Amino acid sequence: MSLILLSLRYFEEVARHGSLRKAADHLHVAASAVNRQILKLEDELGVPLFERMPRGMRLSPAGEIILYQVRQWQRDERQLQGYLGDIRGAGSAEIRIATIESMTDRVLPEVLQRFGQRFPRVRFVISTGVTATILEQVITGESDIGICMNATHTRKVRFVEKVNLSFGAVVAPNHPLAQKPSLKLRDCTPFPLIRPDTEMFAGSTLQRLLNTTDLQFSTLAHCNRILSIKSLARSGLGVAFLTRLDIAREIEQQELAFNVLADHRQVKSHLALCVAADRPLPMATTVILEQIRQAITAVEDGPTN
Amino acid sequence: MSLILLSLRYFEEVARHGSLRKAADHLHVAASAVNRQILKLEDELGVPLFERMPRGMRLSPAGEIILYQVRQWQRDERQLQGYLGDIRGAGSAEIRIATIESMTDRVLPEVLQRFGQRFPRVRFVISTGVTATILEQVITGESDIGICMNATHTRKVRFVEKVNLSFGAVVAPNHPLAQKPSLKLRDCTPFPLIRPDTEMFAGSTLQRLLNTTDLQFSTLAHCNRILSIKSLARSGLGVAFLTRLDIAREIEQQELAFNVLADHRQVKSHLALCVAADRPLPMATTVILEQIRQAITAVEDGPTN
DNA sequence: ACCACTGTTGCCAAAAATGCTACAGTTAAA
DNA sequence: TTTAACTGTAGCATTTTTGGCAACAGTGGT
Repeated sequence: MSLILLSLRYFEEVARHGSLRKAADHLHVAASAVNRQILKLEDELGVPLFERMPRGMRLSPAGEIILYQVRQWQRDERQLQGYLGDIRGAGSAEIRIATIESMTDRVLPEVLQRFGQRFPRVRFVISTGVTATILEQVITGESDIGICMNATHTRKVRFVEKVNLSFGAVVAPNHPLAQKPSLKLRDCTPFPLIRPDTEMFAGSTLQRLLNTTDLQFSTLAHCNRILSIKSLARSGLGVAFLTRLDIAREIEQQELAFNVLADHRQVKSHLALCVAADRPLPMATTVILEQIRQAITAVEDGPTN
Repeated sequence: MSLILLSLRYFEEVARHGSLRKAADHLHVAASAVNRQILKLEDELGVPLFERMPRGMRLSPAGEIILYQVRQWQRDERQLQGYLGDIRGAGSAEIRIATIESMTDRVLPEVLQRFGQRFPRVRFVISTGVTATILEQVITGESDIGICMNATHTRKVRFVEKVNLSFGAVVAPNHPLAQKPSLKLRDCTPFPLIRPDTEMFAGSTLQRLLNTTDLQFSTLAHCNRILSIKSLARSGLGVAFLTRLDIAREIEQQELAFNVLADHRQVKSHLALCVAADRPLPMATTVILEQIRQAITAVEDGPTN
């Protein structure tokens, strides 16, 4: 059931895949059917929507404009379905969460599982990305809830909660740094660093600190995935600086040790939970939002044990 | 040709008229066809859209939400068609102008006629109202261009031009006040006043002045239509205070005399030409916008003769 | 030359929308 | 109360639209 014209749905899918046949596969219809809808659309609008390349279809200028509008309409419809879910009391909804990768490892699954038991008719769509894309998705309505690091304030986004996450040294459990009380940054200089990509930690105080400190570190590796960082740390080859959020699961299973940096300059990153500023929220979204809020405020206190 | 689902168009029309048959008449289809689309829509959405009254159909809560969205989609589509008109170079477009009544008498018809000769494929839809509704229509996209009096600044609206219009005494051509040089407000006290409704001149300096002045005026009549004011003034029964815009045609045909108030306190009203702040404008809209801008800046200089 | 890939078109069946007609119910005037 | 004018709804035949299949024409790479 869709409130959007069939030909526009087809059009969106073709634009997405750049190919009639691929679009047809995803739509579970024949390629000729898709083709005819596109041709009819172009005929009725009086404007070519695609340029036919030997390798497929590329959007024309007019196509780009229309695609933008169609995607907006699709988001509108999703939002509308959320309200209707409230009205018919079915408790059914689809909630889209755009989040940083770390949340999907431990915290988010826990929350969603608990929620799913109470409200089984709510579906979730999780997409991961970096802060910039997460905020963009929240603004456009492509996602209902955003969870990101070090977000700069924007008027179009309402920040439900912000929690400061302390950085700590992440090492193998048997590493010399694991048990050291009151660990400071300078204590880590003997060990090679496992550094994240600049994009991942953009805006964090840790990044600024490492860039301005006089301390001399040797670097073992640069990684663009937290998974890689954790693997290297687990091997005992070096020390990484992460937050409790990144390695919640590993702490619990004692695969990795986390030792907060106790430097007088606060070495922190802030995690933000946000939604679109203007739009009112469907009921299911407000509920899950509160659950996530509680979960992320509890992260810094460590696992309950 | 429409980019919006048939059933939604039907739904909008039924909601507008509160009756299946009336909607069907306007849509030029059978009532049963409309009915079935509505029933199917309700079935697929799982929510009743109307309450069936013996006199017709009234919107349900869910229906109101959907109607709001559908109307927004219709506005989106209109805007889209404007862009497409640019792209296909056909010079075809539909431009909606929300304006105060006075503009429709002389100034706007002149501009539109001249424009229509050069670009015959552009259609216009003119709607008149008071400032509040005009601004609302511009914001929602229901109208492309707004022309209103004494608008308060809003972020959602971009004001292309603001011109100050001096108030003057409007009387019959043979009236004693007609030829008096350097007319002041106190000179008018001997004659009964023809006053506009408060709503029409809300925010103007004239309204404030009349409310705070010490001068004693007798009132002949309150009118909610400028047409009535002009008729009374033409009869020579009293004096009205209007701007050149309101009686441009009557001045030219010498049916009424206009004598600017020369009080040291500026007795003025400001006319504003505005468009939605965020949306980019189709080509035809920007062109006609400039034409209107020139026309309204020329109003205060009087007719060209 | 061949293969894999593209978009497009004709033919025919399946599905959807429509017009007409009739029916059941309420309202308002005669 | 009867009558007339409304209202929304359901059945049936017809028209219109859409879909699936297979074939065709064109391009790019091997």
